[in-house]
Amino acid sequence: MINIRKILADPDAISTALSKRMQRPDFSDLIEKEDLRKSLIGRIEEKRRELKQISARMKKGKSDPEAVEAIKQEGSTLRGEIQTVTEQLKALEAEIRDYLLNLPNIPEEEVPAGGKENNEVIATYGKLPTLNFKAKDHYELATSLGLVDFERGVKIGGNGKWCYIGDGALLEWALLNFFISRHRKNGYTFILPPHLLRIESGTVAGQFPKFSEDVFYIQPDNLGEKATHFLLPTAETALANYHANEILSEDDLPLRYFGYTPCYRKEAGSYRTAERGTIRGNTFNKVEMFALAKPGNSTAIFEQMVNEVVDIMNQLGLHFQVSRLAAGDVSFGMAKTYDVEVWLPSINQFKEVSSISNAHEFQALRGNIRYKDKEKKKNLHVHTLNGSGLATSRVFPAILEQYQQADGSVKVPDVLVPFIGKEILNRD
RNA sequence: GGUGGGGUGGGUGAGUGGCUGAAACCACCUGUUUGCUAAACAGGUAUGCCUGGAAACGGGUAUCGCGGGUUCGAAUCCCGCCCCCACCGCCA
Repeated sequence: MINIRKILADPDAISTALSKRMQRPDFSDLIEKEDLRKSLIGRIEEKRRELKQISARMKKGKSDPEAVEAIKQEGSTLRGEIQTVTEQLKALEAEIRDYLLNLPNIPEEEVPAGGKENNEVIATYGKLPTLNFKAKDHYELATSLGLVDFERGVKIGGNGKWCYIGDGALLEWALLNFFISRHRKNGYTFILPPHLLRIESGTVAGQFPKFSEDVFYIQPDNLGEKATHFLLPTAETALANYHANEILSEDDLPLRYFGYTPCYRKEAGSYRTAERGTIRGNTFNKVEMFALAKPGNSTAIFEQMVNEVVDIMNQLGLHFQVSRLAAGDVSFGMAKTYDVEVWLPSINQFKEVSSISNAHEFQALRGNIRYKDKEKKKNLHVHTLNGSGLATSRVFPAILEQYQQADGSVKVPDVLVPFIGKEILNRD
């Protein structure tokens, strides 16, 4: 969430910054509430002081029954008053927090204003594959080569599921292993987190309340009871909570992690042709990069993460581009996002394979993740960054489509050959 | 799922109703002394919020897993929840 102090310091500036997301919040109500909050706190503190003095008097004057009775009366009244004001305060604080939790992150200076249409391609890599035959789409290729079984996936798990089989499973696994090897080389620590998370963890990562409709909930005990857990929609949710409520040492920063989990998302609604196959599913595999950095350092870490993803894509020999997202397309909790988009010949489009974002202190404020700043002798909130590194469900189809051969087979990218043990995927 | 035990500051751990934000020890920091290190001695070392201050640093208030209750007063008593440990049961 946004630090309320920043809003109070310059409401117009924040409002203007948020207008890039095509909304312009009016903070006057918030400011009023905040003023009221402070005055309520002042009143409570005053009464508590009085109560304390009473308690001291009681200790001394226990022998006089009349005085004791009077003190009890006085204390009782004070206590009642404190309780009343405290209730008001709590309700008010809940309102303020609720408002802040629903406020999206402030876009960075360099983020273009407006919606999707204002996304800017900032670089293009690789060569446009030249296919002198009609490109098949990855659904067709995966099915004809026996790499993915969509029908039985749906039979087992319902809409939006599939099974990787044989060489397809090997290719999927090879991608994951390749990603893992790259991240390890880049100095990230590997984490395999739980997939089932407590509801509370969803708020920290920014999933809730904004995306609460899009995740799967679990009731460990009886049906009908309130859900206590949910299935993570990305490893980021787990990684963002890893250091929640901790005070990190400045010397340990930046911390870099990567995690692998399947991602469970409802993705309700019908899919367009452009998104058939593995492009948009309920369960897909993703390796996620996550970093915690000092505020002054987060931009550099961000650039580094983008470069690392670009490097992975280049090694896979794919044609792709990098886009700077416009504010309206940057997701709720993030201040800046670059998308890496891979070329899909069948639909003649670039499709997102990775999103790298800097959340600034947005997640750290929700999760109370701080570090001890030696110079300022203060605990400050860290900046968190995340990036897909990467989602196989988008890379897999891109490889099939970009590496397809005239005879219907698919060449294996060089870097994956050691993981799979063959250079060509064909029908045999 | 059952039964029992337990959650106190960076760590160990005392504290069963009243200046206890919390003993003691360890760790850490700063001074003093010693040729350096070590040792010894002295002092310091939690976090949130409100408030004064440009800042340094003050004043206030809250916090002993979380939330609620009893009481003039709760780390201490009662209730609910979360988590940890031990044993038993179950285990595709």
